[in-house]
Amino acid sequence: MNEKNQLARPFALPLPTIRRYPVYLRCINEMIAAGETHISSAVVAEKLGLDSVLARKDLAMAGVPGKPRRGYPARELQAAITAALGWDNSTDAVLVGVGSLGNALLGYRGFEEQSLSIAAAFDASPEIVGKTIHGVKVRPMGDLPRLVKRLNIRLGILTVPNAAGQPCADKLVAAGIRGIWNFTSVRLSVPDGVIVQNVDLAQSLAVLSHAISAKR
Amino acid sequence: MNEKNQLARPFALPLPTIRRYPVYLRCINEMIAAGETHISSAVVAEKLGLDSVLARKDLAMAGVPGKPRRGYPARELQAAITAALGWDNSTDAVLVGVGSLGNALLGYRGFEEQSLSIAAAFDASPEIVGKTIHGVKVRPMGDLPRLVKRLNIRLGILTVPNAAGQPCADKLVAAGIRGIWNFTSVRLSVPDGVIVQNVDLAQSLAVLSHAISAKR
DNA sequence: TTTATATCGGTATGTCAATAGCGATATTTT
DNA sequence: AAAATATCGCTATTGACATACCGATATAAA
Repeated sequence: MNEKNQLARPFALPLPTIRRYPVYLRCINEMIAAGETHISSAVVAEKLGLDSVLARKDLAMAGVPGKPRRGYPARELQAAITAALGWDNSTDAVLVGVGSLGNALLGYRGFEEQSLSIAAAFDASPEIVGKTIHGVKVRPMGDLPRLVKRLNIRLGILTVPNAAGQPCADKLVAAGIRGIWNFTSVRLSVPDGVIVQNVDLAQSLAVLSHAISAKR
Repeated sequence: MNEKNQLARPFALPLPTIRRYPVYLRCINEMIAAGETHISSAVVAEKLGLDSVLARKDLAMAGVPGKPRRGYPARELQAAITAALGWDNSTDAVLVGVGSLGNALLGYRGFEEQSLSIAAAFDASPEIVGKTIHGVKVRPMGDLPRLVKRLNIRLGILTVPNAAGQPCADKLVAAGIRGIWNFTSVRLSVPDGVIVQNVDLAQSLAVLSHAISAKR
């Protein structure tokens, strides 16, 4: 049931490492902007408040050889991590469900950093279809299969109400989507080969509210 | 560096279990609504697509004794998990940063399920202060300390731009907040006893885009 | 030129959670 | 009343990741 690397890849990166890469990347970008030519794992760990050994191992997994007493070559490390994340090439995505959350994501500027651009948005409600939100025109659900195929889009962002979660996921899969960024609370069932990444706010909140309430 | 249970509690629940509890809870609620009086771990596992042993262990940790061949008493199990999550009592929170994301969270209905209500919202921009969004009036940052103390609020939701992340977190901590739900990309540094839960979209997206791009 | 030191790179250990296996027990069926 | 069965609850085993340790090496200082 867990997310596994479906294919055994030559250099399988640990999942936690991948999750930390965006954090490192921001730090590295800042250091490059500050004029650094070499990145020391110790400095990165210090800046990010991480264990120094952990940072060293993570950076080492990028595959760029570092030099003792200097660190890793900044540009090469930056490029390697960016490539590992698949952020070196622009990725197009479609967004399904233009409610308040979908609206917010359409307006979110930060995705440029990750080379993600939302190419199209879809909604079932006739009241919303046809409107242009943050520069993206909202289309009817019926247009989804054709458009996904024509633009060869591999990533779907799912921001529909829970009840519509699974049906919409099925439509995305049928259209040829390879990965779903799932903002609903539903555990999606998808065929092998399609990757689902859940962003369940309730799960995140659970940890907080448990800890706070348990405190006394 | 990892989130540890600060105090050794009598029954320390594993963090992954806590994260799964909201998922179980929704499932249990549905089954109760469907008229079930007993909850079998096998059925829950089947419905959620989880391993049956995992579900059994998670449900067992709630502390409610189950009966062979029947399962766990539905109502009691529901109550126990709700209590473990701290969702049995209403929790008030303040939201800092009414941008597009803050806006979306203010309008999100799902929080009622988790007994979370956003009691107040704050923003630094004079253009937004004074407006009422989704029924919540936006106040100036200066009002934060007084209001948090007066309402005895323990949870803060941080939806400001990255640059303002740490300063605003400091203000929340100074006002007496116990937990921060952090939607910025900044690793917050907070004193011991304050819990931070990060919701970094970039980290979540990293797993997806890595997997998709690695596929070929 | 020699010595000191910071940093990398690999190996070993520990910890936590997921999985597997097995016995105990209440309900149902015969 | 006896047998069959589903489910709980406990105890290993496994595996993945974080942590700790130690040697190698290039730079800097003496």
